[in-house]
Amino acid sequence: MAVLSKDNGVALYAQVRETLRNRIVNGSYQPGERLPAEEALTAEFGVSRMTVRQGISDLLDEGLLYRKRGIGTFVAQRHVHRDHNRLTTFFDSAESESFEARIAVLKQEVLLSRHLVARSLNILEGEPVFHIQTLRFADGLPITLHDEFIPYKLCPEMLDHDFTQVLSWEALERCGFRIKQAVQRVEAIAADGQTAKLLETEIGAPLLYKERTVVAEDGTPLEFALCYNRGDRYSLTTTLTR
Amino acid sequence: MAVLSKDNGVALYAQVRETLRNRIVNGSYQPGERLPAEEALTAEFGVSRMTVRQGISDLLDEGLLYRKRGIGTFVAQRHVHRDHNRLTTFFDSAESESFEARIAVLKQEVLLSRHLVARSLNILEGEPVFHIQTLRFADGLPITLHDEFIPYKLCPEMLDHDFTQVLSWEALERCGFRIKQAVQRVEAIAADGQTAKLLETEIGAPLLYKERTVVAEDGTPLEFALCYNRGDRYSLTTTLTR
DNA sequence: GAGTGGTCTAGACCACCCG
DNA sequence: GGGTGGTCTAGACCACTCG
Repeated sequence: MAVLSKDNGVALYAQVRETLRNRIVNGSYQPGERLPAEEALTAEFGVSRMTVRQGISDLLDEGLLYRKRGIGTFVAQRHVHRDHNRLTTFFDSAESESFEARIAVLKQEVLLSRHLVARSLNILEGEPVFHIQTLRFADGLPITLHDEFIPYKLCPEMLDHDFTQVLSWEALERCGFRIKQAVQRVEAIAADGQTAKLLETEIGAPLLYKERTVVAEDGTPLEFALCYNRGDRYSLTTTLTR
Repeated sequence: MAVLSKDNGVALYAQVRETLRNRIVNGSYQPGERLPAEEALTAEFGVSRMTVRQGISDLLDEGLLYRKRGIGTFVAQRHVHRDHNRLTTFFDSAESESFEARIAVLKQEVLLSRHLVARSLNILEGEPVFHIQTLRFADGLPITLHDEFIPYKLCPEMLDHDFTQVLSWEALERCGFRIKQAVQRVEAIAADGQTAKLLETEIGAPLLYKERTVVAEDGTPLEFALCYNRGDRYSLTTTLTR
């Protein structure tokens, strides 16, 4: 019998969700096993059925559970989920993948936007943008050359910002924007002379090239970035759903 | 005033969702505009609040709407973000991106699994697997060399299958598996001699290399694939969420 | 037929945000 | 203070799947 608290400020459905998650993680519910019916969980937790369903719904989204109509709710086999599609910073990645992160700022300037940059940021050609070019190192080795563009008007105070320690996202959030999602296009290209030199590799070496547009909650483009990643030191994982 | 039908077999919340979606797409609700409060929509549609919320919830997931606590529900700025994290077949892509798809089967055999393949499919080393090697053409040009591995035991009737016309997924679904999601790792590599020849490019040319594991609803690995994509003819788009 | 999840109702109280 | 979404209840009927 589970005990939920009504006074700790945590929503009941969240407590239901976490209780179920614990039972899955610690093996009380085995992979492939059917969960008790919603009716039973309702009785056990002493909450209404909608509340149980809301908790279960989160775990369905995560891929920890799945349902079959008319049969039941089951624990998924392996706990692969969509965490691969999370938007994280370079420092976040460093922490979760245990490498030492360092950022060198090569350029920090205000430019007039053109072509691809203006189009991607949904601003007029000629509108000023910050351009921050950085070289990123993992465990001391260069892995990414990063060209980042941010509309000047969104956050003028970004001028005095130390991009070796703090990412532009923090500045954007201080300016009141909540970063919501990014769309990125990835391809493989050959390194040109300049890029090869910076990344300490050879001309023609394969690079994972990424164009990324970061948007706010309301869909406003906040940042457009070009990333040149050393093919032999960088890979990217995503989850696709049918 | 919207009219919902109770007899057409479409759930009310789905009708609410589609009605709202239409209003967004056709501009009745402009980007940035606040939607009527849930209470108002409840009155307009003649359904309960939970039903309205369920419809809105789907549109939130799609990124077409966003909410601010205590303020309201708003239409997101641009609806370009679509869903880039959908699992689609080569033929699906051909249709949506308007190119002519052709598949040539290079190998179709049963092998004993080893190393990476066995581990990715979560089977024992030595268990038999189908190996299907195909070359994929877009508008007559080779773009992808595809090595696919499927546990033999899952679907023995896959032996007599014409992989030029029908993808292995259909065979898997005929064997009772519902494909749910895939996890793929992407990197940039240089083409080796054999691959370069098949893809009609040069040795050392940049390739977008993908390792993909496809899993069923319950998490069972169904397929493991290695994809060598020509860097100059293939790109991949994903959406990341904070 | 019995059990399951899918949908739906008509209320309610709350925390949050604004002017 | 008045409006918004966030949470929650205690019921209900349905479609689906199985034996």
